[in-house]
Amino acid sequence: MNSNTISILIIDDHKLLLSGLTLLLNSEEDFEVVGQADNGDDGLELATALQPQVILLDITLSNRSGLDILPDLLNVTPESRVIMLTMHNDYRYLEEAMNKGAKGFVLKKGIDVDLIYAIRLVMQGETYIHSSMLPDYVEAQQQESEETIDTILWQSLSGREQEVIQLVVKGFTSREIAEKLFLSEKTIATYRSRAMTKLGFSSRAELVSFIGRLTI
Amino acid sequence: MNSNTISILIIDDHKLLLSGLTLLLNSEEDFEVVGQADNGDDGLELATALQPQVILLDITLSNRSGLDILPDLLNVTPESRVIMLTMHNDYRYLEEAMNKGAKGFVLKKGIDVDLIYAIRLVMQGETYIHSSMLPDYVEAQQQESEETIDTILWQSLSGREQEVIQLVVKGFTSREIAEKLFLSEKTIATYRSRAMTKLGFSSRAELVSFIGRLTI
DNA sequence: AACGTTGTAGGGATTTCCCCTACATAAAAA
DNA sequence: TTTTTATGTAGGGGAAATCCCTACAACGTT
Repeated sequence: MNSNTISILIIDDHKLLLSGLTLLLNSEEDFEVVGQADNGDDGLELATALQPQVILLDITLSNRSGLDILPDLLNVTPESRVIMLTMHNDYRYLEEAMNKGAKGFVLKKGIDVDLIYAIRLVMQGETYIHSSMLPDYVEAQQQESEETIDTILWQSLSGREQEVIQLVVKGFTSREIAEKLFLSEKTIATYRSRAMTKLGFSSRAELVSFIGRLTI
Repeated sequence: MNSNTISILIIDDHKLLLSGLTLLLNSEEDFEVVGQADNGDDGLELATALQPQVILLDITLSNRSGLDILPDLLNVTPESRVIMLTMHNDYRYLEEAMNKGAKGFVLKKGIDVDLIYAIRLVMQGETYIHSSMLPDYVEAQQQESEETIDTILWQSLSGREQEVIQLVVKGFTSREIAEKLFLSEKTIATYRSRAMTKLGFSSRAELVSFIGRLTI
């Protein structure tokens, strides 16, 4: 990583978010996700070791909340800019987070452009707050920005990959899918494998639950 | 099969119905499903060969409709009592079917007791018409009789079998399920296998689609 | 020109599944 | 009451499906 690269640590107990965000951010030329943690303790350790320029911190970690570890985090890596990630647009914690030293606040919905923008902004020393976080903005935009991390992940798959994964989830074997699509079993295996890697899954069960969430 | 056994042929292009009905009917002491056909042509052949006492005939066969083959059927097996099976309670075809020689009319919904009753009735030389088929009865009982053939099939599984199948459909391997339930992989394999046999499936895809229908 | 992504496919090791068998217990039928 | 059937449990061994790695051509982007 050259000197212009922005190093990023992600702390989130949602595995999907970890792999999805990594994928998303690494696709930016000058971003590099240097670490991932799915709990606060690992997050602190990694932060200490890596001294990342940016930390993405989920507000709703399982054991200790993101708000809880935020001070500790800034204690071990005072130079890091911390951007809070939140699932719902509850701006209740906004003030607390900002008081504790967070530099950004991003909704998990509509996370793609916003987040990238937020990272660049905080790297310039500014503060980013997702617009829906600001009071008097909470209503009337519930419908837009349906882009959850899941759909981003899903859209990172190629057409063939999506096609195959849908059939895999429906319980078809590679052979059956190959017959349907007039391809070799081996080709199907490749799509499946690439898709699994992209999605960061290692078992069919994860895939099934992912697709379940996706198509609800 | 002794002389008191009622021999039954089922003609239906819905594979589930074939296996499900067979299971259901064979559980009656004096019933025996002697043949199954998933299309009209096979149905005619089997009817000719088996001369069953009762024929269950789906009204909506794929190629030729049930109503279409009904005359041919009675031509090759004049002694058979034909009971029409229909998915919806459209009584439009009722008259036509009766004119062509059907002895019964049963809805696929609420098929369990009705059908058994209908078979016994037509064997006594009478005619059975599902009550919802009779005009002035069409409204107001859409909610009741949720027992589709699928739920009958499902309920034919033992507790463990259902448990395992649900996990199988969610994409878990036998090993994973074994860990969850603190059982041997082999035990899981047995449940899976027994369930598949009971349901009449041979691929996971059939199972997935079945469960999908079931829990809608 | 070099790199990343996608569509395609094979070899070989590993994992999972499938079929058959076995047995104990509880329930149901004869 | 003896016998059968259903259910919970599990193993052995062969077949099938999956996984990991490799390969390559076409296309688009840097």
